[in-house]
Amino acid sequence: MPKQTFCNLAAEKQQRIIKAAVDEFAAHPYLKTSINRIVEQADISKGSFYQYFKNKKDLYKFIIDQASEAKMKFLGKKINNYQKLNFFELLRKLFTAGIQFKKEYPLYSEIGDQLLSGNNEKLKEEVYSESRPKSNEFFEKLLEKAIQQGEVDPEIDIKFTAFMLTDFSISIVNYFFEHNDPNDLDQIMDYVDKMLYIIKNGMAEEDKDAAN
Amino acid sequence: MPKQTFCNLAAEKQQRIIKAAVDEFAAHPYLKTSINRIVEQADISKGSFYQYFKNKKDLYKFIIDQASEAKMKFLGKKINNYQKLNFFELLRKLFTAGIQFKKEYPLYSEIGDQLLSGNNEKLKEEVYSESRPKSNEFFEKLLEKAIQQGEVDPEIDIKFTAFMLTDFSISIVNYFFEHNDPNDLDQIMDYVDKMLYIIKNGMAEEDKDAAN
DNA sequence: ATATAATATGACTACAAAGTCACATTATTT
DNA sequence: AAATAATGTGACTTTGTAGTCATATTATAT
Repeated sequence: MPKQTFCNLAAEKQQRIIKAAVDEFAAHPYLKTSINRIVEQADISKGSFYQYFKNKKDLYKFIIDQASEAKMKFLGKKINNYQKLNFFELLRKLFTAGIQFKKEYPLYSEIGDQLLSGNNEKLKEEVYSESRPKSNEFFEKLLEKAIQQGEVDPEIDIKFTAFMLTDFSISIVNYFFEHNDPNDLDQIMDYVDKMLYIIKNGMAEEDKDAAN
Repeated sequence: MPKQTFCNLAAEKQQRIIKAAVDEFAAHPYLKTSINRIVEQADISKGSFYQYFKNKKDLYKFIIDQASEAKMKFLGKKINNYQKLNFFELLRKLFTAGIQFKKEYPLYSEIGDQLLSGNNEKLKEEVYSESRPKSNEFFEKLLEKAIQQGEVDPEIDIKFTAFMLTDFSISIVNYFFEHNDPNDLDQIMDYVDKMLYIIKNGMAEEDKDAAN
């Protein structure tokens, strides 16, 4: 986390630094990001930087925090009535909101992806430390409740399914942006529904279903 | 691809270099791998290295090729009777074989993961160029055939489902190694079946199924 | 034995990175 | 106004990298 000196800074300067860092972390894999470029773009000296942050990782964690917070806020706003929704309606909202977040905050999403899909396991663990487990737990709880309410098949393995959904909620968004126009909301909904169809019903032809 | 000089090398020396490279590429994300360390571990001079390979990427592509070839060979051996299998039996074999491959060739798998899960898109495209599409195509064809044979629900979106399965076949293996003992074959089969259960039947409680 | 071609070498170049530090500048307090 | 504290600075150090090249060694052909 930033040092006190950073917090004392004028808001305008803070924002300049944050923006430079966001741009840099979104543009390159972590290992290729450069403090030199960040201080240049933020128009501060190298020495100053190290008076605001302990080191590169310190800044990185801070930026990741900013991004997570933004996403949580965003999701919270989009899904305010989640108590009233059933499991699959909620899933649908979550996926849709995920796509919209990426559309509205492409850089934050990019940074998240860089980390999540990155292969620097040590970094991932240090930064996220308990965030993947958190996402898993979130889905586990949703699943438990959904099973109790008779919405979800009690035969499924909860832990594995939660893992799967976490994975899904990431790769689904990426698939979407690789193959579609993010501005076409109808198309978004169409795809989300296609995904949900498989998640709900599986892909087996129903007749053959019982054969196993 | 390696230069002629590399091909002229004694097999023992070739293997020494390959082993050193495999170790290095498995241990670090591509950007952090070091030719210096590779030549040191292989006990050759830097100059020699550049007489065998054009540059770092040249070596990397070569190693990736080696790994792909090994995996194809492995899968081919494990799934020789694929013509006789139905879609879900084949999926089951594919997942199981994927887990076994990672168990028997952990370094090759690691390298594959480093690339696949890496965020260096440019590198990915240069190296794989058409390999992800290939995997997608593979599943697309399987799905088409399976639909024709009445094994798979014709309502699904083929392209999306193929993408999903590609993603799955990677993350499933990783999930497994994060949560289980790769030596317990019973447990492997148990998990693979749990996965297949969801893929086949979906997760909705059947009564609610028709409600949508 | 001599000449020629192929291969081996490691010091070297050029570069970029993270992080430091002695000093300069600006605010704050006395 | 003087003294003290807080902040700003960029040249510098250390460390690492990929790739080169003149030269040495070895194998092959004449």
